[in-house]
Amino acid sequence: MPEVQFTGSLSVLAPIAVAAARAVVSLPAAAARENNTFRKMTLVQHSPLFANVLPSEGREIVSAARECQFSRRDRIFLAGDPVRQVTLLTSGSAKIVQFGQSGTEVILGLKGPGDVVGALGVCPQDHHCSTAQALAASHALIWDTGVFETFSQRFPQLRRNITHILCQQLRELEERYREISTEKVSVRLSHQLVRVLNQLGRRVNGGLEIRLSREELAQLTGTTLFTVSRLLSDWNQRGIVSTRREAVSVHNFQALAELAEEE
Amino acid sequence: MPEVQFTGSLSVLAPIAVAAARAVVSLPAAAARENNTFRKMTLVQHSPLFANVLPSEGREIVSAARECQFSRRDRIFLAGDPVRQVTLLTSGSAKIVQFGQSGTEVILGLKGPGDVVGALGVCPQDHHCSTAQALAASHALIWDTGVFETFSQRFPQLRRNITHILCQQLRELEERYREISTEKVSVRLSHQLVRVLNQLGRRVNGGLEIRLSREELAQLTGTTLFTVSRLLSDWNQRGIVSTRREAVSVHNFQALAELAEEE
DNA sequence: GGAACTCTTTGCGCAAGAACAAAGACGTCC
DNA sequence: GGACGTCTTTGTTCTTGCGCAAAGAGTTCC
Repeated sequence: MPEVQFTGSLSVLAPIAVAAARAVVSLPAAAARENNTFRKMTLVQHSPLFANVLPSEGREIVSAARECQFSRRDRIFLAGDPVRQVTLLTSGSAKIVQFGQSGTEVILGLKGPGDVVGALGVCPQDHHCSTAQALAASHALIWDTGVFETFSQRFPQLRRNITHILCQQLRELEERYREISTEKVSVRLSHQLVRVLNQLGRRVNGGLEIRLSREELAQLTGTTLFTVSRLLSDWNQRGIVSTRREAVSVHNFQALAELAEEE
Repeated sequence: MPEVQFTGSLSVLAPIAVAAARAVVSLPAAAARENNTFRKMTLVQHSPLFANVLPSEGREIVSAARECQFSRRDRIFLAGDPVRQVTLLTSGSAKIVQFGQSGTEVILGLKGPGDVVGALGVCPQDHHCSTAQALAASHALIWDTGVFETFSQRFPQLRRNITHILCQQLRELEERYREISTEKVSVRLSHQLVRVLNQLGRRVNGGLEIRLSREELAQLTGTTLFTVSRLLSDWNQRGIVSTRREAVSVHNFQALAELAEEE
């Protein structure tokens, strides 16, 4: 397997436009580096962004990226910033939010490893209309939009993948939009939990767990943290979910899904 | 200008998968046909789908389409149908809807001349998850997905445009999602009116008019027709809009936009 | 022209859930 | 280990806007 060219040094040269992003400049031992490379490549190969892209091409594209890491709550980009980069999460997770007047916050989507964070398909001269914030310590590969655009031209499959990703996002948001305008809160919350658990849930002794606060669940569902808290407390007592501080886990996935039907 | 090859005959041969679509088989006089061609080409050239596509290429792509027309309320495709076609509206308008349980209907978006109706960027083996219905008598150009895919491969700009269109749609829905989860009905309705008027409003003696029923406005805004009716009656009395059966027109556009701020 | 249909208006009662408040649990940082 | 900060629970009150009903206005079709 050809050595992937590292860009740790490059990231020192290139201006880091991402707010709060710290370049990975710690120089690990060669073994750790090999290991990191391997992890990165396998992840990338499973990302929807690189679906049906040849491994050799994938490696070339990845080698042109620089690596960044984010701490929990770091902003990856801010609404209003010009779109300069394409960011592929390799670990951790992030939320895409918008703010209403009076500071109310809405979560438009969550991103996990293998997901592209940010405005795919936007004209480079456009501006972000959402803010992305890390939910946990995360790593990412970052390309400048110009560089990525060049790759898109050379590898048409890349652009096809982007189209597909956008389409997926649109469909999910359409589903959420339909729910928020027709279903009541309990149904929306249970559906949203199912979606989020499928996307980002982690296996924790026999159940799936998602690390989101009541408030974040409310912002995902279009309600208040109070209502979320009441519903979760209820479901907790009925044995459908188990609630923790800033986390919910589900053992009885079936019951959660059925919850939506009955109510 | 090279003659555009007509496909009126072709549409007789090709199986028409679109429900309720009637192929244009009336054979107009050559002059009318010329005129129609011209109208079609100028419209197409202004469609976001053909932005920055060479006129010659545009003509080739258009000549491979067949033409259909739809009457008001005709279904263009149904949720659950396999995605077989790409449909470009050349006149009229359509709504994209989804149904909740108990028959409640949500309008996810409206399409006008130059807009692509349907699932762009979906895998051909996928199925529609929305229904498209003509709001008025409409004409459209239709390509089979396979044919259109071939063009996308030959003309990369086409795929870039699709990406861009999807991105636009995503942004609009994100905006609507933010509004529906944070703003109250009056604000949402006034914003929605502004958006819809900009997209599909027709100049009617000094004002912009949109032909949507109270119920359709409610389905766009995520509320009931009663609430919409009350708000519009109020705004009508205050001289901000003028209401008609199945239509709203706005003379004081500014006031409508400001309405959103104050409340 | 008028019957039938659809769309719209308006009134009234009510419930879902938002807003607010206050206390309790959990985690963390000295 | 204890003080502080954040997150969560739970109670109470209150408002928005939904549900339903019934009358009114505008089309369409004989």
